[in-house]
Amino acid sequence: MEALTIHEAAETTGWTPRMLRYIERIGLIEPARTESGYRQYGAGDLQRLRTLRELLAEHEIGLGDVAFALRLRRDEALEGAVDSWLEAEPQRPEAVSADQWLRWEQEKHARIIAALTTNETMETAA
Amino acid sequence: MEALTIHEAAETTGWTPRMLRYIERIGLIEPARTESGYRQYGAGDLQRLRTLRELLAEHEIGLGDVAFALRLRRDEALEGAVDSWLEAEPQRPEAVSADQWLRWEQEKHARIIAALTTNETMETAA
DNA sequence: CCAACCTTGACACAGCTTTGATAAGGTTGC
DNA sequence: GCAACCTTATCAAAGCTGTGTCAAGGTTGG
Repeated sequence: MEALTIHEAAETTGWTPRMLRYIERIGLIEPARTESGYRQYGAGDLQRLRTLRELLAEHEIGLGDVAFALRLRRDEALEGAVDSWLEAEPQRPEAVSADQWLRWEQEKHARIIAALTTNETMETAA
Repeated sequence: MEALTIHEAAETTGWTPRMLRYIERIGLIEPARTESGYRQYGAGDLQRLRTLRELLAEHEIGLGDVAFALRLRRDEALEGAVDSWLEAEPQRPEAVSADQWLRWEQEKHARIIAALTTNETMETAA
């Protein structure tokens, strides 16, 4: 049905075909394939490609950064290790209790949910 | 009292003085300074420098990656934006409800707490 | 059956990151 | 007061990232 080829997807998202392959190689967007191996970009892929562009532009980050965030999310051991290293920051004088920290994290969730719903609104509008 | 100069800190942590300045510039470890501007590495700094080495070695990541994780933690708008982009992954067919997602995140916390306490044990032992 | 797509792989180049070396000058302890 | 540190700044080289282009070959639709 409505799945675009790599050139068509490039056209409508503002990336080049070359970059779509690169974005796939670093694991950010992996489109479906036809029997013979052609990439097929669905509506969701296209939307994510567009918001990816915005994400990079608005926050001055690179594809590698997003790829690392993805890796953090997929490799729990890594995420735990990085988080606990960062957690031991000097600003908080004595080590936080797990309790305190959980509360802090939950507040963070509220903030992210806010961002999430804002984003959903944007996407519905787009 | 017991605060090391940059060369001493380099000796005991395995970094070079050059790298300690670099690590400082990217915001990972910012030692105190004397009146005249000399860096003073305290026990906590040294411990963090050592665990930073392990973190990089064990997970095949770079200083830039840790710096990005720190940036994520400090810039909530960025964290929310990246998280919500990643959240919209194709594996979960329909968009998750905020509810579902919160539960998932809380499970993740349990995992991180586990990692944290493991780490604390290590540090106490060391 | 052929034009116009698609695939992977390779070479290439600009720019950024990581790291070292070196210079010019301030601080400190004996 | 001088040797041995420290500071910042700069030049430099090696390596990685992001991106283009091209080649050799498979797929597809009229």
